[in-house]
Amino acid sequence: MPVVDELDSEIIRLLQTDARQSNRELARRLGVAPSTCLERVRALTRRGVIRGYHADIAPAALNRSVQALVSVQVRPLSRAVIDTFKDSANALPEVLSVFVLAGGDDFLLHVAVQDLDHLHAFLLDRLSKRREIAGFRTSVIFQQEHDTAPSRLPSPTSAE
Amino acid sequence: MPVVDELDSEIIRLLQTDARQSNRELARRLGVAPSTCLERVRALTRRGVIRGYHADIAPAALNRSVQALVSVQVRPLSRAVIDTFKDSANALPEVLSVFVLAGGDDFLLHVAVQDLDHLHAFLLDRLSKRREIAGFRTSVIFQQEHDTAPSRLPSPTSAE
DNA sequence: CGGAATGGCTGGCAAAATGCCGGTCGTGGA
DNA sequence: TCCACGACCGGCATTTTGCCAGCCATTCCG
Repeated sequence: MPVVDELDSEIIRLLQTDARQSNRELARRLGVAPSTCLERVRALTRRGVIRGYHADIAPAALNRSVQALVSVQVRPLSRAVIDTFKDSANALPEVLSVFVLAGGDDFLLHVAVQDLDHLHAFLLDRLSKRREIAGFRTSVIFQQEHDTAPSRLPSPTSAE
Repeated sequence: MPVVDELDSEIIRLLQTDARQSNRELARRLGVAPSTCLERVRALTRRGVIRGYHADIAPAALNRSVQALVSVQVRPLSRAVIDTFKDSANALPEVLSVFVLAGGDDFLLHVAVQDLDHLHAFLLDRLSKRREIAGFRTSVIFQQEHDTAPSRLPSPTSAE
């Protein structure tokens, strides 16, 4: 399953950078025929290496300018409690992602909301009311940087 | 810039779910003409709402089966130290993303490595050697779930 | 050692999608 | 009322996709 050769790695790298480039462009950059490239991509998808393609959206445009990380401790530490909390947290619209952790905290929630008032409301209305939560700690995010850098922006007059 | 109407929101939602679907498919689901949909997507890109498209890759296929969150405290808390650490952390291949935080911790690093030995090596070789680091705490990630479906946050500009 | 089977790559072709352009409709202002 | 303006639509040339048969290197096996 995790058999990924050099060509596969290059395909993955290019698709991580820009998932919307055409198969022809992909093949051109890799120096292989488009049909070869297409079959490689399909094989990677079939094997579960490529799990999907997602657009990267500016949070501000969606009224989610304030982001925070919330460390959560739950009790008791049973599978039922953990699974239930994980699913319900994931279902909240403010929650971008849920981490289940080993160590001092049991969960880390990455949340995005409109402003600080909404963050406060989220903590009080969504978290404090849950009985299984033994405690939580919130850190507002000043900046966030991904290593998968924003790709080339498709420009209508782009020359190459 | 954050002028996003109902149609734009639907486009964003669909592209977050699957960024590789064709413009025709997108238009069909929205009930508009393909040319209309294409112009909308380009306008969203031009305005910076859509920042890019990225493939979602299974970490196991890239020898990144072990992921962890590392809380870091640096001293002194100056802009120079923070910016330097942020940039250098982001340049490390093991680091997926860097959060600059308000609160008890100054940074949170999301790292992905091959196994626990490599995690240990990362902590010792990359972090412990840095003088500005006052302390750090590592939490191994058992599970992570992303939110790729949601997005109707209660917002004052959403007219419905 | 030789022959055949296997897997991957290539090029080309029909079908589909993209990108562009002019036309149409509905709205708001003078 | 009339006009300007923006958004949407439909169609057409060009590009891209998806598929297929053939080629070549490697490997397996007699």
